[in-house]
Amino acid sequence: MNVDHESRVTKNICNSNEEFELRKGPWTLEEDNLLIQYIDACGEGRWNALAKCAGLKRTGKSCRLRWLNYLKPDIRRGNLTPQEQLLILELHSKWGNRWSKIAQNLPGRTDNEIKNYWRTRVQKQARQLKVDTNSKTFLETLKFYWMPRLLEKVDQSNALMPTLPSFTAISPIENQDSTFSHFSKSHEILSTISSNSRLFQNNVHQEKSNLPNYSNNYPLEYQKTMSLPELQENVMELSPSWKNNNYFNSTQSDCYSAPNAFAYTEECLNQHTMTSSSMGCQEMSFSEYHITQKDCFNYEQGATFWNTDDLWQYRNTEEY
DNA sequence: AACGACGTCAACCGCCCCTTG
DNA sequence: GCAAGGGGCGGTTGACGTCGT
Repeated sequence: MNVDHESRVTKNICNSNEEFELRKGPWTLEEDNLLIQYIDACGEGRWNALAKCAGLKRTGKSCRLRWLNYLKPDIRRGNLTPQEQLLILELHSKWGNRWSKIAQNLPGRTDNEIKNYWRTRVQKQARQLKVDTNSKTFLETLKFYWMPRLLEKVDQSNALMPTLPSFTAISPIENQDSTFSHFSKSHEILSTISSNSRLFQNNVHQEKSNLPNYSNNYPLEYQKTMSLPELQENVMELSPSWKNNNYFNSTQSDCYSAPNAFAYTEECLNQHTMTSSSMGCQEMSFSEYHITQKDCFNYEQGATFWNTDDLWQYRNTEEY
């Protein structure tokens, strides 16, 4: 570390008895080791005292943050799985920016990580749509376009990787009133999602199916997804400004891709029809989609997000 | 190769709440 | 009841890596 950086990341503070340097900025390996060793020996908590006793020239807050967000052994690192992304969307719709509360339902994930995810990915999409993340338009987009597609990714990732970590360890979510009240059993839902590889069993077709009946576990809204034209039709009413933005314009006029849909079996595709109970949408089968290989979801390569390019690819390029 | 734009994420800041004396 | 300190939380910043030109 050069002198300039050293001076930038340190801060001289004085008290009645002594002067010492309070470090700021990135943690060094030595500091990490000191913190880990001290917590191993004495446990966490009382962070200000801990910082002093451990010989760290850091504030207690800084130590706490470093431990909770980075050093703690049960921290899970790496890309958020589709299941986790889905859960974040769902819980955020319930609780808003209660990051720590949301994080409590994603074992090994920190509030900071979830907050960063939301700001860097989800909010970015809202900005591109020129809508507020709290707007009804954006919620509708999440609910009827992205969440169903995330579920498809979950479904496919289970098909590709049956040993995906399951959510059975998720702590129960207390019952709460919510605009998304039908998601209240999210932990059960996601456990089911993780342990079964077929989603969107339409009640209408249930008796024809050899597959289990999940209707009690999957919220109604999850059993419904919308095509881009359907979504467009509905959100236009909510956000007239979209009319001029050509968000849903396809470069090929009647070509819509269903992300990952190619992974469905013929049987599943036959069952996989769109319902339209609350939105008054017309029923649409997957056969109406043009399925493209590029939409393949590859878990091994790191599914960092739902593939929102699925949506943005329809945008008129002249806007940029 | 160089440069700027953009994305990610660790870390800090400031506010608030809770506990303790 | 009140003040002080500790800790938790959401918002923000900035360093660094990556990508596109």
